[in-house]
Amino acid sequence: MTEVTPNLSIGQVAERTGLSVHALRFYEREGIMFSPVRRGPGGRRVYSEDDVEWLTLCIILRASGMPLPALRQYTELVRQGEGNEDERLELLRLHQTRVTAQLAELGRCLDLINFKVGVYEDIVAHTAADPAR
Amino acid sequence: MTEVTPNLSIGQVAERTGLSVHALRFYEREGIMFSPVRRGPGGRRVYSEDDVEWLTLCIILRASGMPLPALRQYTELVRQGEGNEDERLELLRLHQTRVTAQLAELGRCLDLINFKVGVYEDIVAHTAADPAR
DNA sequence: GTAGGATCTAGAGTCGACTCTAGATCAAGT
DNA sequence: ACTTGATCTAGAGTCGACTCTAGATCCTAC
Repeated sequence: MTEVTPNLSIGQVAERTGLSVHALRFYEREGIMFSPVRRGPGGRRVYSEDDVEWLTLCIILRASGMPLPALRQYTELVRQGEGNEDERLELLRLHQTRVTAQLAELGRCLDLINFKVGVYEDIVAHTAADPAR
Repeated sequence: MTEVTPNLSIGQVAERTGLSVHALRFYEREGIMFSPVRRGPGGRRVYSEDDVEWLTLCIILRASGMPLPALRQYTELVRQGEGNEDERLELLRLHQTRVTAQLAELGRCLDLINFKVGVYEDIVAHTAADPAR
């Protein structure tokens, strides 16, 4: 019943998040953990489920192209606690417009790619049906 | 009336495509021009409108994340001329599925970002309407 | 003929985000 | 006691795609 957060090793977190242990240490150095990672006996990192949750958010922000400096800024704001929600919002909105634009551009690219694939499908279907060529 | 393709300098092509002159030379070295760029007097590059068209296709493929080696392969196939349309198709299809997947993932990321923006909008609206806090 | 600007080549440098290495320490199993 | 495997730190290396530099050459306009 007193099941608090179960304390994970860096290896377990790596497995759960898909990040490498190298990347986890790297993120910590870069100031991407919203609370400093606790250390167990022997100086080993001890992660909580909250850390894992935070990391999955980071992974999504990174996957959508947020650069590390921006992610660090956001982390810093969260670390400072309540009161700077407007700044966090601003940061997120900036990223939001970037992602939206990127999505639109990718869509346009895909349109062209789809078109080209169609063209080549026609050509290939034709030459396959016409062995004389 | 005998207006063939108007022969562009590297600077003009840079301006038209948005690529830098450095990038244009780099692409050429990398084998990304489907025909070797012609040279005018003094060894200067002379581009045709066809080259510009080819480059705009390359730009779109690059913008959608096709790596240079793949682009070089595709270039090579086009350079070889007719008869390898099935290989070109295969290459394009591979890229197509990658872009489609990337588009889907970006969409999922954006969903989360939109959600978070919404959450912070609520918070900010609340604290703004409640100066006691 | 000379100053300015565009172009040439070869090759070095940059940037972001990791990834890997070396050498030490530690925990668990036999 | 000993081996194995995970972890630690500091710092070097990698990768992709350019970008920039240096020094030479070449047109154009004055």
